[in-house]
Amino acid sequence: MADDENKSEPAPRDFAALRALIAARAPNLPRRLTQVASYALEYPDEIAFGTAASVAQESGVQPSTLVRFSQALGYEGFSDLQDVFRSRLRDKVPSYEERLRQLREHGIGASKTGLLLEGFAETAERSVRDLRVKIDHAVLDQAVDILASADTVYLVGLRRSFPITSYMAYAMGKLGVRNVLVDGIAGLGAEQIGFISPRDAVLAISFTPYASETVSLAQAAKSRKAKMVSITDSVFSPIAPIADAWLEIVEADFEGFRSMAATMALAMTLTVAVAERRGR
Amino acid sequence: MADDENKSEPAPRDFAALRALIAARAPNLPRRLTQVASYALEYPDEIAFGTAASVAQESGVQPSTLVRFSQALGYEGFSDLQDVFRSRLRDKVPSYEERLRQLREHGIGASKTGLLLEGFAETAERSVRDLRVKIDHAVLDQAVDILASADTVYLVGLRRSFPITSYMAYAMGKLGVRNVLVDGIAGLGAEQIGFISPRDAVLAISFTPYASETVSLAQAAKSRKAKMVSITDSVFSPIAPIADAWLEIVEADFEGFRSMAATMALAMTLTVAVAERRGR
DNA sequence: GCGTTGATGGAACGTTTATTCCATTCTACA
DNA sequence: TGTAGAATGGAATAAACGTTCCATCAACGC
Repeated sequence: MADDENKSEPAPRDFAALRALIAARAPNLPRRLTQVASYALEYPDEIAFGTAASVAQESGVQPSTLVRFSQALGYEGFSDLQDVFRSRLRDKVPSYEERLRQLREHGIGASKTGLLLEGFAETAERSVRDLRVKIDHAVLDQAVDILASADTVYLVGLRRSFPITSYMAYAMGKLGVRNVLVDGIAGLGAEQIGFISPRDAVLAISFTPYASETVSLAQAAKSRKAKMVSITDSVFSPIAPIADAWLEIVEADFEGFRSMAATMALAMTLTVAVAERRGR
Repeated sequence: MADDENKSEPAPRDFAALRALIAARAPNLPRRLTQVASYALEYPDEIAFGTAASVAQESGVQPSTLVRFSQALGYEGFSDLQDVFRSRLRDKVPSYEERLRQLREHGIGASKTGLLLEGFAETAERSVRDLRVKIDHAVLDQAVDILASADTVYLVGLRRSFPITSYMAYAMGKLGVRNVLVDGIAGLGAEQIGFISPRDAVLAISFTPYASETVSLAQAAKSRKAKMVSITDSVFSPIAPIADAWLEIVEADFEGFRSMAATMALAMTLTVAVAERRGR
């Protein structure tokens, strides 16, 4: 029985499944295709970055063989297969539309809300994974130093960052770390931070588009010579250059909504680390 | 003096240096080139994998501008610049083994904070993974129904749950879903919810130990015959039996601190799903 | 207000790309 | 050993790509 792409299920769109498929099909594939299969498993990066010509040469086959290999697996062509190899290295989470389309092709239906949940879950996982890889441990330690030696920690972060600062205020309160949550209620942000002294420290959190209140509050604190730690998402951030230590967080996004998982994990880390260092 | 590519040092071949260069040069670059610069820093993956045409469209410039940008930085053209963006992804080995090795090399005692971060990151990942598996899709859909057909959504969740409700208030505000964040400021929680009607709905979020204010606010809303959705962590939760739909979330914990990643992902899902359903 | 310089958009160009097609070579079985 | 069918190599092709060029536009100094 021919196991061709018309009858069998459609080709996998995520790398893990494709890997499994290649491993399973390899033994009963023609000689050259087996050759490609083992090359693909050994050097996935080459497939992701290379061109059909370069991969063909490296793996010792003709470009046309690559196309045949891809089609044998159920893809349209080499480019189609390559997309899957690229998705592994890419931060981008497949969009809602892509998920919907895939779902329709696979026939079986989950609810739309379920798809959204999958998307947000994957986005969170990716963000956290990136955080682990990209965090600068030296700066992290430095940030803890600054906050731990402060008299009072001022937490500045509004709008999208407010969930983070409000969590930290809650957790620090429980752990006995003196803190002020600058929430800007009743427009009193400036007054809340007005008495900050050089012995205090600010933790400023802001992401694109940088809320102007957060920025001006951070600047006000800086001008009163308080120490400052920033958590932000780019070197361009107005709160990066004025900080004594700044940590970069790049959250993945899904449908335009950025995850908060990485920032939250970092916030918990800072909170507990500061509390622990103070405890001694 | 012209700072062109003939005189100045050659363009960087590693991503970190390129990043710094872009950040440094961006402010005094022409308008469109600045636009490309910020796009490049925000979506490096797109540059790595995209084509000149796709990057141009995404960043809102012409393909030729990309070439100009690359040349302004000292590269031969867009392809040359792209190589550097790709090298970053090649080097990045996010494998589990690699991380363990790094951790071991730096030694157990090297960075206590690093260990904390690993702990919280892993906890977040575990929580999210559990959520994907354990969520009851039928109830999830039901919850979206209830919230989507409400006149106004009242968000009730204090203390540890407050970051979640405050995020939802922010996001719903942006998406045009009418909502009231019951924050209990000035002890006015009861007053905030006092005018709730049967055409409204409450989203109550509470975890052990169930904050008494959250519970009594939820009960007050229920007695006024509002619809109710609960997010909580056990069948024994006081806000589970009185809800029209209740979702169970069990967050993993590390050193006694529970993750918020799963609840956050669920919150985002509900928010977007409700906004979408209302949109039609 | 005019002229110059640099920035920008967009079409045209030549190159490279993935893919297709066909002739040739293997392989399996009679 | 001869033959049918699959597998393969390699040239041909058409699409897509990055790049270049030029006309137009905006900014700035005289």
